[in-house]
Amino acid sequence: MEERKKQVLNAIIKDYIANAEPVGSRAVAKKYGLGVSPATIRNEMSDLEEEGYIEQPHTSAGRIPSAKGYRYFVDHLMERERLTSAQLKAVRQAMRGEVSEMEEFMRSCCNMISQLTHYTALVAMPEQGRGTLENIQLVPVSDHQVLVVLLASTGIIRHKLIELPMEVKSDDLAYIEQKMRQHLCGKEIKAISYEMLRDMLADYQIREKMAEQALELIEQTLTKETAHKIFTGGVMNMLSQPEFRDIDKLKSMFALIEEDDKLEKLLNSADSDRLTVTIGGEMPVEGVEDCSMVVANYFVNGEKAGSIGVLGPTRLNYGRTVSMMEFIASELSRVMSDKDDKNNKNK
Amino acid sequence: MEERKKQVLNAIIKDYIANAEPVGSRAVAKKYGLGVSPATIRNEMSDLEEEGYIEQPHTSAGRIPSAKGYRYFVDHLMERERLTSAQLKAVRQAMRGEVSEMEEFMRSCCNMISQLTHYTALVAMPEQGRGTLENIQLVPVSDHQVLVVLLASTGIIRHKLIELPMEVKSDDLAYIEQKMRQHLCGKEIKAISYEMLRDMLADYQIREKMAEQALELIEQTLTKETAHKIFTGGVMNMLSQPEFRDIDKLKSMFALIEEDDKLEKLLNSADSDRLTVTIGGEMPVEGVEDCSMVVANYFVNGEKAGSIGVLGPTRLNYGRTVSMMEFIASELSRVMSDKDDKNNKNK
DNA sequence: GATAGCACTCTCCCTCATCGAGTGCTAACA
DNA sequence: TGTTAGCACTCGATGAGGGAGAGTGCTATC
Repeated sequence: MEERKKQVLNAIIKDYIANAEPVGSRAVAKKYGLGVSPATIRNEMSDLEEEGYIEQPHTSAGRIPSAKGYRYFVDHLMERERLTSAQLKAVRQAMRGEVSEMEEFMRSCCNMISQLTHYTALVAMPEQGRGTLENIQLVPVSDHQVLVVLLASTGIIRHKLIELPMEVKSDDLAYIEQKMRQHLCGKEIKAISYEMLRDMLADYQIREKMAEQALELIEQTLTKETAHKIFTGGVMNMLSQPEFRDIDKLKSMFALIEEDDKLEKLLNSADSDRLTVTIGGEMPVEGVEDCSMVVANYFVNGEKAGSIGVLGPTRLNYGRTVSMMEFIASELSRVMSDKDDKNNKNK
Repeated sequence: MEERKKQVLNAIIKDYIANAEPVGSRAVAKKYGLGVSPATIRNEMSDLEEEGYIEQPHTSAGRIPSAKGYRYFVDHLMERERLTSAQLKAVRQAMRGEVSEMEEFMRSCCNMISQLTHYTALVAMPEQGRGTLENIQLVPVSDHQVLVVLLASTGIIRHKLIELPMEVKSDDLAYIEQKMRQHLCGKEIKAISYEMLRDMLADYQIREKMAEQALELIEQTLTKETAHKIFTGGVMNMLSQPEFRDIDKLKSMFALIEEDDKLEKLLNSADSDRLTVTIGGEMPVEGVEDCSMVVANYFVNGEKAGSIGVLGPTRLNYGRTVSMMEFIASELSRVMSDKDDKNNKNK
């Protein structure tokens, strides 16, 4: 694409992102010193429209970027925005939280992201398959109830009260606990299988039923339930976006955000290692055609651990948001890797 | 108030609740067979307006109920609506959940309420001061970290990872755990004080610092943090209410719902033992003048344990909502009292 | 190739007239 | 005295008409 056309496209997109209103040739010529007259800009714009980068809401309005236009912008024109010291500080502040309480930590990250970006934040917990089972604790609650507490090396802590079909004496419980620890602690979580636990307990001939339930819990809580847990924050930020002044649009978008599996699909659609920008129709689920998404992954000791993302209108401030997400993801990776190292050293 | 005037007021309110549009004299005369002409109704309406029960948005519109009108309606005219068998079933279904996992249970109640009423549900966890500390467990995580797990007789389970300022050997930990159990289990939670724990540990001369942190945790998690935890559900239901078609109204209302302390104030404003209906301006916080609230308390063995409520527009379907909330609260009381009994028997 | 000029298009906004729902008042009626 | 029919009146909603203004596309000119 010729240099001037790029500049015109750049100007249109920047202006539209800032003001949410169609941009005319005059405005481009005036505000973004290209040194040519509006008429010249008009010719360029006409070309850009023909090529599908911009469109006209109606004949006598200015132009707005199309999805293709945003895509070109993100790929070729966009400049990262330097974060202000206040923003850097806010990120680092949120990272100071206790990483060991993973859920709490993720929640606060989520809030920080939404406050910083003014969009809706999506944060996926670190993948649970990763890491090892650190500790397992069985706490007697009553004759028929046992509280199972699980600790994973990733910092996830889970508890669940399980009802037992028979009475279990606390001596037995201690024995089972010990056996479970011997066999399971230090194992990769994804390697722990139903069969494995059953076999182990078959050897010892104790309390098969309970073992089954306990294992079910391990699988459920450490893999299924929480593996896919996605925190959302700043959903209400959407209310301030002019593109969502329409209640029906809001409704369909909020409905989507409440569906965990769709959110997951959204976040996981960006599974490349690098930061990913998804624009409008590129989204893998229905109902967010007016939205764009920026997703960054975070890594623990070089291995992908999870994703963070923001969802906003296609008129997203890509430059700013991309910078922020990159920085946040790198900080997150750093903090969580530190934590991981410390964990490994402690053992 | 004369009988016919009551009937007119009743008709106006019922109609407005159903259709969200000003009600004219003709509509009242026609749909609600009072056997008199619109002109007669007009006279009654004129009186009702003078007395402040209804108002006119503008001269040539019908009448809408005022807050005073709703109040009279709720106090004198409203008929409870019988729940359908499907509704009864839905409530009982939600109650079948595992009560022992209190938070999960409350969350599901919250969802059930919002789905059933189509309004926003507010559910306050059982008060934490109530009940006793059942068990306390210290799980070593690393040299400097201990996971403290607390069980309360009310079914609340809490865990928290605490960082220790010094290394603690697992033998020491076991000892501390034992001492804590001896001294704290079975005690009323609200009776456990900072001083109490400190004194106890001063006797044994061990690990004061850790004790302090542990106690802080007990206080924090069992009283402060969760005592005031309020679940919300169905916030998005508000989007379907015509009175919230205005984005700004939505914004201010959502902002309020995100403030936990204001929510608490709302729920607690109805501290009488009976079910309470709060209408518009009667609300104890700013920004919900267009809303009404129905709050019911639930009881465990005769003692008030917590509250459930719904928040909707003043044009709330009071008859239906009141019936529902009464039924749900009574079921909740029953289920939780059962659980309590079972707990006490197990010991 | 760039630009100035100009006719053209379309939205936005204002005004005006009409329509209809609903009222309040008055006079008549039971 | 309470009820009703009739009627004039009010006021919002709706839609047509008419600038004003923004922005375009086209053409002729530099």
